Formats: sequence, C-alpha cells, structure tokens
Amino acid sequence: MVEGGAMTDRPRVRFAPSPTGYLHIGGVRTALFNWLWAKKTGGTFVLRIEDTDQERSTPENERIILDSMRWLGLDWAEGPDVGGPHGPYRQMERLGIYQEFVAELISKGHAYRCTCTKEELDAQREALKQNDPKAQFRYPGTCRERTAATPDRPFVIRFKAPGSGAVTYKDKVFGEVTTPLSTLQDAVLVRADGVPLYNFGAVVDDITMGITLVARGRDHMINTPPQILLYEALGRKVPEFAHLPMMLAPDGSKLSKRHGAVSVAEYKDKGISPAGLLNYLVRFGWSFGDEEIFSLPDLISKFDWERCGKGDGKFDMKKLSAVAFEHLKRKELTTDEAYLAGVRPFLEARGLSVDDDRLVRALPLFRERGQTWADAAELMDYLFRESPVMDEKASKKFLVAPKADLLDEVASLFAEAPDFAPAALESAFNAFIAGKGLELKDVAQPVRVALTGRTASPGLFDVAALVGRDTAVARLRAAAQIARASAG
RNA sequence: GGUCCCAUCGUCUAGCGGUUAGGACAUCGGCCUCUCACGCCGGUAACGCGGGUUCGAUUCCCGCUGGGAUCGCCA
Repeated sequence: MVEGGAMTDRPRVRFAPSPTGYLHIGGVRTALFNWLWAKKTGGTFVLRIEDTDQERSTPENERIILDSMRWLGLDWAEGPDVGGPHGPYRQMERLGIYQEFVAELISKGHAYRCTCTKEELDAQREALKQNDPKAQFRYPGTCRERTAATPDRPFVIRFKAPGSGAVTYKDKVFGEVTTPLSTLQDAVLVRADGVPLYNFGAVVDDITMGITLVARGRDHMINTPPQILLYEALGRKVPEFAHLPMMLAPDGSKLSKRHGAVSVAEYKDKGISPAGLLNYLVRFGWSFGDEEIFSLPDLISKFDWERCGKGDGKFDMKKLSAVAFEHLKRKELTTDEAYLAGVRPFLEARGLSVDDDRLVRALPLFRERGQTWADAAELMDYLFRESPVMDEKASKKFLVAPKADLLDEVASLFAEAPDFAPAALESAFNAFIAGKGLELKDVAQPVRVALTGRTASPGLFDVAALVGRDTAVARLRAAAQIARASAG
C-alpha cells in the first residue's frame, strides 16, 4: 500500500464531500481554499467521496457535485473519476483498507470489538436523561475488556479512549488549540457491517492518501482531537490542520435552503459567473488589505493561511451580486469569449436566435447593465427578436397619437441616413430635431420605446445601429401605427 | 449543562500599542445624462461591557456578556 507523501514534499490537500445532496456553497469555500493552496504551492488537490452514509448517499448526488466542481473550475489531480495512485477515491470502495487499520488498532490495544447494540445504548442514554437531564451520556465501556476475536453477536469497533491528558495542535488559522481528553469517550470507529464512521474513515484515508494538510470548516474543529488520537495510536504522522470560520445565514443561523440558494447549481442558474462566485466566497474568512476583486491567478499567488480571519460571517446575496457584477464588467476578468459563453445559454433559454456578430457588438453596451448573465439576457432580449416585446405601460405613455408623425419621420430619416453608424446617426438626428425646434430629450423616449419596447436601454443610436437599419426602420413604422391607433 | 471557538459600521473586512479607525456592499444626498445603467463627488454608520498592563489601548492579559460549533453506529 502506498502511504504518506513520501515521494514529494509538496502539500497534499483534499476536499471530501459527502454525496448526500448538492454541492453546498459553504463546501465550495472549503474546496476553494484547499484548491488555492494546492495551486499556490504546486501541491496536489485530491477529491474524495465520503459515501459511507448509505442512507443518504447517491451516485446522482456525486455526479451533481462533480459537475458543480467542474463548472467552478476547481479541478482535481486525483479523484473518483480520474483515479490516481492512492485510490480508490470513494470510501465505500475502500472497505478493505479500513479493515487493515482496524486490525492494527486492535493488535496494538487501541480498539476493541463491542457487541452493545444501538438500541441498548439508546435506552441507557434515555434512562440517564430521565434521571438527570443535564448529564452527559458516555459509553460505559461494557465491552472494553472483551477478548473474543469473533463475538457471537454482531459487533462494532470502538476506540479505546485515553480518558485523561490533553491534545494540543497548532491550527494554521486559529493558532494553538488545547482540548482535555477527559470528556472523550470510546467512539465507534466501524459499524457492524464494516463501514467506517467519519472520524475513522477520514483519518485512514488522509493517512493512505498522504494528506499533509487538512483544511475544513470550523464545524469540524471538535473532531480534530479524536482524530489526532487516532493518528497517534496508529503511529502515523499527524497532518497540519486549518479550520475555516463558518459561513452563516443573514440572521446568524446555519445557512440552509430556508435562506435562499445554498446550492452551487442555483447560482449557476441565476447567471452568476464562477469566478465571481469564487471571488465572493474567498473574501469569507480571507482578505488581502483593501483589495476586493481578484482574478483566479491573482488569488493563487496571494492566498495564504496567515491572512485568514477567525470570525464567522454572514452570507449576503447583495454583495455576492456586486462582486459577480464587477467580474462581468471588467474585460480583464471576463473576456469577451467567456462572457459570450456565459450569457448565451440564458439567451437561448429565452427562445432567442442568437446572432454571434451582433452579440459581440452588443457586449460593451450591456456588460455594465446586467448584474448577472440572466439579467443581461433579459436586457438584450429585443436585439434578437423580429419585433420587441412591447411593454404596455411604455407603449401607452410614449406611443401616443401626437407622436405618430414624428415616428414616421424618424423612420424615414433612418431609412435615408447615408451612414448608419451611431455617431453619424446621432448628428443626422440632431440636425433633424433642431430643424423642428425640438430637443433630444423631447423625442428620445418614443423612439426608444419604438426600438426596444421599453423605456430603458443603452443609447438610442447604439441600439439602432445594433439592430440594423431595416429592423430599426420597421420598428419605428410599426410604432407609428400603434401611436396612430391609440386613443387620442 | 460539558468541551472547543469567536467578537471593528446593517454586511464582508483593513488594523498586528499612538490612525481624523480605512475600504467594499447596502443605504441616503448630488453630479453626469436621450432613458436605464456605468462612472464620479459627498453624507449617515463600528471598536459589546468591566477590570487590569502601559506614558498611551480597537490592538496585550483576565472576567463578564453575546454568538457559534459539538456532545450519534451523520458527515
């Protein structure tokens, strides 16, 4: 068996999701920090699937998680799909490995077989609660001295906890943490069916996969002491630990579906860019002076554990949108190609036939208007339709009888303009309205509604040029008809 | 309740003994303007409390309060 990271001194980190649901936004933050560290140090990012909760784990969830990771661009060097030298990378495929470690633990006297059933213990726990609601139930050690190698009843494997002393470790984020061992009990390591529990499975895998740094959410901090005990009982090198502060809901409670989107897929569907989402998440517990906006390469070079904070944070959708928007606005963060690829599915979802050339020309005008790709697609809707979807209120307000002739005249002006480029169009238009003693602001809205079907859009002449002369003229004439037909 | 952890504007945070406590989002004014955005200018807004240490505490120590995590044959 390959063990440890002997072949290299580069860090090996991992993200070990449980396929019991979609990829949670908090999980992404954990994955991101690990990934950044691997990229920065030239280390290895391992993806491991912890599917030992057979009740809730499904292959479908695993697929969703991997898809989300790919969408985010958090690639892994070793994992269930790509394999690797320390595989397999699904815990349920590693059952034999856990048995080897169980045997080692038992032979060293650090673990024992326990035939107490869950029902028996639940009853004891309940009885204790009855007598003293504040009392803390601890496994009484009934089977501690059992010697039979194969009891006549189903048995679980329990760790023989020291019962006294203390464990101290140096957390890369929280600093020195010391926990007394007196409260630790003989935890179950492996179920009767041979499936390991979290603390044991994770330790065995981290050992055999050569993980050198375990970075995970602060909710796992409580698991660290018993895990360290396991490393020590097995005589293996204890990895480094880095715990990340919690990401909470706006009201300070645990972030859940109740508070809105927690699944990565939902952000994808909202049109948030992966880089924008990651940028928002990295600022949760990590900062770099006053800098807020980072490209991925930027993050890789700047990230480090020393700049991680310890305080929990609350999720803020508004800020996420703002950060993601910043990424969409800046060409150096979202290239035209990336923007195109990002917004296109949202346009297509609206049933629009996307003209690539027009879309590229539209980009500079819409980048700063659509907070998300979904927004942008909505704003660009009229660019890819024969005629715009007419907003009733806008039409009623601006396409009125007194404007009908004007709209027709503008249509003619547009039809005859020698140059249909925005600047030329604008000067021709200005000359036209000046001749009528009007100002741009007097006629802009009717024309805008005619061209776009709405009261808000980029500059009129930009829009006209974008949809093209024929379409613009047709829309103006159609609007003139509407105006003429309106009551008035 | 036991154990562990945390504590700067509403939110994310900078600060690593001496600052008019900074930035960003949000919010409120204003500018720009063909609308909407973008952009720009400005305002409101924070060191939880009490003790120490120190010439001097947001910063170091202790206590309190508050918040979170966990106490499973979930992860």
